[in-house]
Order: sequence, then C-alpha cells, then structure tokens
Amino acid sequence: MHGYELRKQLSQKLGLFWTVSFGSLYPTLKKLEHRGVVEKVTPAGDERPRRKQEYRITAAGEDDFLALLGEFDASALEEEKFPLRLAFFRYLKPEIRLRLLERRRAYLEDRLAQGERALQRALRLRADTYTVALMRHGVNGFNSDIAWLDDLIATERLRISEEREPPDADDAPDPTSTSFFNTHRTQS
Amino acid sequence: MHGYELRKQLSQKLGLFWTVSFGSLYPTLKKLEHRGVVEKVTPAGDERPRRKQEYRITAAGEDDFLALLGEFDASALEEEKFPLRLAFFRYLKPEIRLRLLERRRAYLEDRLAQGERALQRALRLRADTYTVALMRHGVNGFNSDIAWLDDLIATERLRISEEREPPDADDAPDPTSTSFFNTHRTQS
DNA sequence: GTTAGCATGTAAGGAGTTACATGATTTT
DNA sequence: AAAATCATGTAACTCCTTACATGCTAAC
Repeated sequence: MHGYELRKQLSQKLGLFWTVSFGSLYPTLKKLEHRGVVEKVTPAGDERPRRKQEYRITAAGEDDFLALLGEFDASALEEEKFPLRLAFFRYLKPEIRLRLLERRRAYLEDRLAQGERALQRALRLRADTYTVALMRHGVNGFNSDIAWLDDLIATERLRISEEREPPDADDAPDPTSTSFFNTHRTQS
Repeated sequence: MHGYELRKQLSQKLGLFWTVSFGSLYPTLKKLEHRGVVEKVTPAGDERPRRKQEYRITAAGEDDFLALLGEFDASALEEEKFPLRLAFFRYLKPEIRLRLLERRRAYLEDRLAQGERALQRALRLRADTYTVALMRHGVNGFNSDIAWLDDLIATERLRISEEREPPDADDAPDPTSTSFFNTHRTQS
C-alpha cells in the first residue's frame, strides 16, 4: 500500500481517536524501510521511479509488529495508547489479549481509586461545582471503561475455553453483541 | 505561589487528566514573568536570592487569563483542552460559560455522527470484533459526554434566569459566584 | 483548460519529556 | 546521620505539526 492510501485507511478505522499527518507519515515510512521492516514493491522488470511508492511489510517487520503489539509496557495501558493497540488485537493470541485486557483493567481500577480520592477531597474542601462535576464525570468514565473491559475479558475467556474444548454445536456466537450499557440509543 | 507548590495544587485538582512536568513548569514560569503576566513576590526590604521563587499574577495577567479562558477557539473544544478549561469555569460569566458549553456540545454531536457512520461502515464491511467494540465504546462515550453536557447546560440556564430574576429568599451564597483572585481589582 | 483531489516530500519550529545536576530542609 | 522530600533549574532529545513546494491525474 502507498502512504496516501494508508492514511486514508487508518483514518477510516481509527479516525475516532487517532490520525497521522503527512509530515509524520512519509518520514516514518522511510525510517521503517531503512530498518528493513517494510520494503518497496517494484513490479518485476520495471525500475522507473514511479508516482506511487507502494510498500509491503517484510517478514522481519511482521515479527517486530507482533512483538511490539504484545509487549507489556506500562505506557501501553494509558488512554492514548491502549485503544490503538486494541484496534490490532485480532493479530494477537487470545492468552496475550487476555493479559493485556487485565492489565488495562488494573490500571483503570487504580485511576478510579485516585479519582475517587480526589473527588472526596474536593467535596471536603467545598470545591466549585465545575471542578466537582468534572471529577464526577471522570470517575463515571473510568467506571464505564472498566465495565466495558469486563465485557471484553469475559468474551475473551469464553473464546479461550471454547478453543480448548471446541464448540459442540452452532456457529460461533457473535462476541460483540454482549451487553453494553446502553444509556442512550444503540442500534443492533 | 512557587513552582513546586503550584504543581502540587494542579495535580490535586486536575491530576485526573493533566499534569505538568518540572522541565516544562519552570521555563514556562520564566516566560510568563518575561511577558509580565506574573511577577516575583519579594518581601519588602529583602533582596537576597531565596530558595522559593514565589510568584503572583499581575493585573495584566488576569486580563490575559480571562481573555484566554473565554476565547471561542475551535481547538478549545477538543477532548484534550476542554476539560482543562472547564476546571476554571467559575471565573467566567454565565453567558460565556453557556456559549462554550453549547459549542462543545455541537462539537461532540459532530464527532458522534462521524462515529456512527464509521461504525455502520465497519459493520457493513464485517470488521473484526475488536474494531467494532472500540467504535461502539467510542460512540457510547460521546453519548454520555453529551448527556453530561446537557446537564451542565441546563443548570447554567437556570443560573442565568435566576440571576435575572433574583432569588426570593434564603441565604444561598452561590458557591460558584464569580469571586476573583482577591489579589487585584475587585470587579462587579 | 482548469479545478479538485491524488501523491510525495522537506524545513522549521512548537511543545513537551527525560535525564541530569544541585542543594536545602524535614523527617526518621 | 541518613533518607525522603522540597525546590529549582538546564540540556538534549523526541515527536509531531504546520507550512511550504512540487507535480501528476481525473473530472467537469
């Protein structure tokens, strides 16, 4: 795929929480080529420079990608990084997915506790309504993130146990359809 | 207040979604001093260099701060900036607060629509469960953010109408009253 | 034939982090 | 006396964005 197209695809998939600028994309592609994790695709017997620089991932690149994706890095658990990783979860083994989800959950639990302490302190000190509202909203956010993760963890566990002892009937039940707290509308 | 203390206070109030590093804090304080929006507090008749560099906001600084806080900047509506602004909402006039909240709401509505389109497209193309789950969660997040804003907007409207037609009884020394830094100018 | 979108890049710079360096004060 | 924490700062570096520059190709 070439850079421009790559960005388009990424925007479609991850546009909700991440985009990449051209000024970042093209230099990065070159760096990756230098490192040997991607390479240019040149149709056989054609050496002319061309308009589109098509790239393809190399075998080494796939290894790197999977290693990176499965890394248990503390910073990978943060809000800005975790969703991006989740978007590529299908490339990981279920066991690793599960461990990552559990770590993320622990991380959120921690933040939730912090948030609750901060909220209590703010209330004690009679902080202004806006600060308090902000903290309340933050705490709610953590709670709903945790509930969401619990869902993902549950389906992941199910997937693992089913893998060990293969399904006896039916086609696989859709794991996405598990209950989400739909405070607001959700369409099937 | 001096830098170290400032950071501690900010961490207590905003720690849930923002912190500042020392490597950023101290140079920034100097820049601000250069600009004349803060100044060092030197106890009368004492010119010795001291351990704690206490700063105080200047009159010009207050003006700048309020102007900045009330600005209708598109980027101010984004996730990373809006909460920080909300944390200082008590310093703004209710009318400006209301307008900012409404803008933020419109912005979220827009993102929600984007998210829903992305989700529909993902479903149509049979995207993997993780991508879909991520999008669903994102959409839910936008919905709950909007609901939260609706709350804030409603209370703000109430506050405005009550102000116009003052409360008929009770003490009610509004905890969010536009009480300013008392260091300088007492305003209406 | 001209506009819009495709396609690739570079240079300058902003905004912040990490790591380092130093020393004072308070607590144990 | 040692350890923790208070307190201030600098230098190098990372990561990314904006703005610029260029030219192709498709559509109207």
